[in-house]
Amino acid sequence: MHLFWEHGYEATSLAMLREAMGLTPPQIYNAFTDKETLFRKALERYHQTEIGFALDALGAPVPTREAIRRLLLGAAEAYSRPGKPGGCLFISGGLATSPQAQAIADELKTYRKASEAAIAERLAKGKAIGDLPEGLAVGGFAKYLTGVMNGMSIQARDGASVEALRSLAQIALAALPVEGQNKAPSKE
Amino acid sequence: MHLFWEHGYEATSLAMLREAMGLTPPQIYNAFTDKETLFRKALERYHQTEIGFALDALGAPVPTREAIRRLLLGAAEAYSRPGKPGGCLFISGGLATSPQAQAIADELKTYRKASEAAIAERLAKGKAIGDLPEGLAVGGFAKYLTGVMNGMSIQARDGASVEALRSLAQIALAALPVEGQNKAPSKE
DNA sequence: TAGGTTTCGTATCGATCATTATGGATGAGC
DNA sequence: GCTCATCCATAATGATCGATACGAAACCTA
Repeated sequence: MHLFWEHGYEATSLAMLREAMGLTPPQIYNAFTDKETLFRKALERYHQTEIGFALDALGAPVPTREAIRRLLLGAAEAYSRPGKPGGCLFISGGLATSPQAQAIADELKTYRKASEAAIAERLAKGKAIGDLPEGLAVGGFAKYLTGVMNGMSIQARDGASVEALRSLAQIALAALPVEGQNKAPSKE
Repeated sequence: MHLFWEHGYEATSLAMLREAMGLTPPQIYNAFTDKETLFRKALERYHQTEIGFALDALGAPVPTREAIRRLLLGAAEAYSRPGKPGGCLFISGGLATSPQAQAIADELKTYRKASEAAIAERLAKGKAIGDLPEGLAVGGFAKYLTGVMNGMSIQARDGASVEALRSLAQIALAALPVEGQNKAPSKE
């Protein structure tokens, strides 16, 4: 998982995987069928072990703004963990691929779209509760927040510290509607 | 350039380049020395032909906030041009590479860092002019804006329309200090 | 027009890719 | 203790990578 995270799907050779796992090629193929299946397993593992912060943040019983704050600050921490590759596997894994690996690129895109959808869902819930203005464009803000997190992933890969990422997250939060304007607009 | 933009440095094979350029391998090597030099030429060309909006925006004789607005909206347009690969070559070109292509990854990182530095310079100028609050953290905001643009690049690659990117840019602008708080703080 | 040179496309190079066939070692059965 | 079957690491496979050596065609000179 770390190798795919660091080098992406295509640039990670079986020789690297073999050395890292201490397995022979037949052992790898017996256990994981082929490289693509192994990568998908790594994606699942990453989803379960490395980005629990996202589900925790979006599912926490807190106001929407606080949930988003936890989401972005969690990303700042998760994208810059010591001893781990910087950024997010769902982006580093394969943003630009060869035509042969199109299926992998699509899979990663699906994960990214799922993140955006989860954020949109939380925002919609916030609007329903009265946490957010009724006029708020849920889809647009979900794209903004996803974009910010994606950008943090690249900044992390470029060596940004956890403090720098936290600072970025704090600034990004300022784009959200302020508390005073929430709780249902004044009309009617 | 379009091939590198679409598939990244490593995933773009010489066979693809050969077919796209209509040249034989020796012609390519006579003209460009090797694949790495060809890629660097493509980077230069991209810098000159595709992202003039950034220099225009940062260099325009307008208030800082307007300059940043033009920068982000220009990115929205540049990252979703019809007939061009989505996103920014400086990101798509190679975010996660094999160890052999580390030099390419570093080169791309240098370009990205230069963008961040250019934004930081413009923000510092804005602060000096009085466009921005004296207490504003230039480096932090530069990282934020760079991150937003990087995120837009990924959103574009995932199929975001120019309208969606413009909307994202508009939301991101809300994180900047509002006009009323500028022109030197009230103390003293 | 004949000769010599230069140019240029084809075919091939070694290296590496993901994947699998094969032979030797190991352990069970009698 | 000997035979046989099973397992597994080494070695090889076809494909493709970036890069180049060779042969043919073309052109300029005499």
